[in-house]
Amino acid sequence: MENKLFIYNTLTRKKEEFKPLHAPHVGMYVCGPTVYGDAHLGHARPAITFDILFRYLTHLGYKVRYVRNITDVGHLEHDSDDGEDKIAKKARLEKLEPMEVVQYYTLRYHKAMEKLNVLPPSIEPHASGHIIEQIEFVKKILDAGYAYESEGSVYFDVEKYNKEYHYGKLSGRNIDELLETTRELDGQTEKRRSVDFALWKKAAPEHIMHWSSPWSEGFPGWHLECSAMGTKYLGEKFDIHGGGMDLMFPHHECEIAQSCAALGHDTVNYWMHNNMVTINGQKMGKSLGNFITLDEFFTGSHELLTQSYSPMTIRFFILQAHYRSTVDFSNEALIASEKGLARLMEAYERLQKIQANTTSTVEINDLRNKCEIAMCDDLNTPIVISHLFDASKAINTVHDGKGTLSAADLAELKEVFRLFIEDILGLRTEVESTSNDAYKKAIDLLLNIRMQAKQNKDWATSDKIRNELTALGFTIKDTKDGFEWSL
RNA sequence: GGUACCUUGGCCGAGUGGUUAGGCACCGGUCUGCAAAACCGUAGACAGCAGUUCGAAUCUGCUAGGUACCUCCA
Repeated sequence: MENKLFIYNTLTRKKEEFKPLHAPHVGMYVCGPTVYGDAHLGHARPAITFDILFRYLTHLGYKVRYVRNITDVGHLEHDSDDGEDKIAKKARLEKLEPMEVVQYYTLRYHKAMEKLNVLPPSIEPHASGHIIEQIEFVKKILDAGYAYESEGSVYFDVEKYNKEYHYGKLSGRNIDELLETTRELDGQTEKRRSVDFALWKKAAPEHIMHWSSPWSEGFPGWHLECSAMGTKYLGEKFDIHGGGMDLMFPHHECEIAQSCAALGHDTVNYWMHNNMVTINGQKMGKSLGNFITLDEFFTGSHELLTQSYSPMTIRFFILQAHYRSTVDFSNEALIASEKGLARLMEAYERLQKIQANTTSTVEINDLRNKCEIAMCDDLNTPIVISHLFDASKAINTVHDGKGTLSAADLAELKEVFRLFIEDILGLRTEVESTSNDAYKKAIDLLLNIRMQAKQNKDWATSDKIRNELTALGFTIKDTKDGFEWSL
């Protein structure tokens, strides 16, 4: 592995060579979902992006501890005054325990991720299971003097923090402007400044999720769980923190401030952010009501969808764009991805059947290196895919009998395809597991009868078999000495 | 209003100071009983204007359009 991995660091806005703090160990934290609703395409993006990073780092030989949290304490809805968070609200509306809501959507999230072939993280901590750690974290910040208590709640003192450190260094925000523009609006609330954010919030009477703390019966602030759990499992300094771009401010900015205030130093070396999924050029999001859940994609049950799309099509669609670009949803684009993926996977299948020759007429030597170079350039999966398509062309040429592959080249090609398609890109053939041998043999039998009919030039019979199978959803392809079929 | 970013051929989507990205669609051809698939080939692009340069889609400036964040959000 001579190629060095470069990743784009939001902190410096540059691609930087990745150097782990404690090689071969790598610590990586990614903001996970808030489990109060079904996962949509937007959730698939970071999950897949960082799944790729997780897989690639592992491939490079690192031992990765990947932490992705489940936010189950919820965040406040709109006004902080009503003291109700998303999960609590959902629970109240559905007359459930909050933890029933959490359990239900966590399981559904896991199922969706599994379908997308997203590997489970090494640790998946729940915010609700780390209340003690969060309280301890608040204490540290209070002890350091960067927070103040007010009517049972604890707030982070952004203005004071900014005198010692730099609040806004991740998002490029100017704290002075924030202070200027918000000063008048403030005054009557518990906070000294509107830019201050809650570390601990006293629960209003109707708030059904609350825990005891030295300050009040309440719940932890919105940004605290990641600071607390990240440092708990990855240490006071770790390598990578990822998440969606929309989390850059205020969430990640606040995380930096909290951790820095509590520990006196930065915790994260590389900040990585995936871009958004858009629909008609506009961000897809829960609050905008224009989102399509992953299950709706899988079943095609959404008015905007002209058909269903398999999990691998969704994965491939996302991987065909670089993670830092927006990716715009459309049926046309998804259908193109579906077809492209089928072509790639078909070439991969054909590769398994190719017989080695004494020499090669197609060039495949660079493939592995080209793919590695693309991955090392900030995980450029679209380029990796384009190289795989180039190689597919060569495979098809050989499959058509218009070229040959030597045993060594064939072995190398098989290995590189397996490595990149399966291990790194995480694509898998979507086999209907319902199929059994008897059924397969029945289809083969029908097609063998058709072969006989063809040899007898009985086109009526051969076409009837093909047409009726096609009508049932089968794809029949004639080859030189037989046939191929798929459902 | 502040901050950041984007604008590539019919669609999606890489890339970068000088050479074909790739996929889907289209067109022509090969193959086929026909088809499908596959292969070969053609065509088509860098929002606009000005500047830097031997040379810019790539750098700079301006203009137009768009998006995100500034409230929870992947």
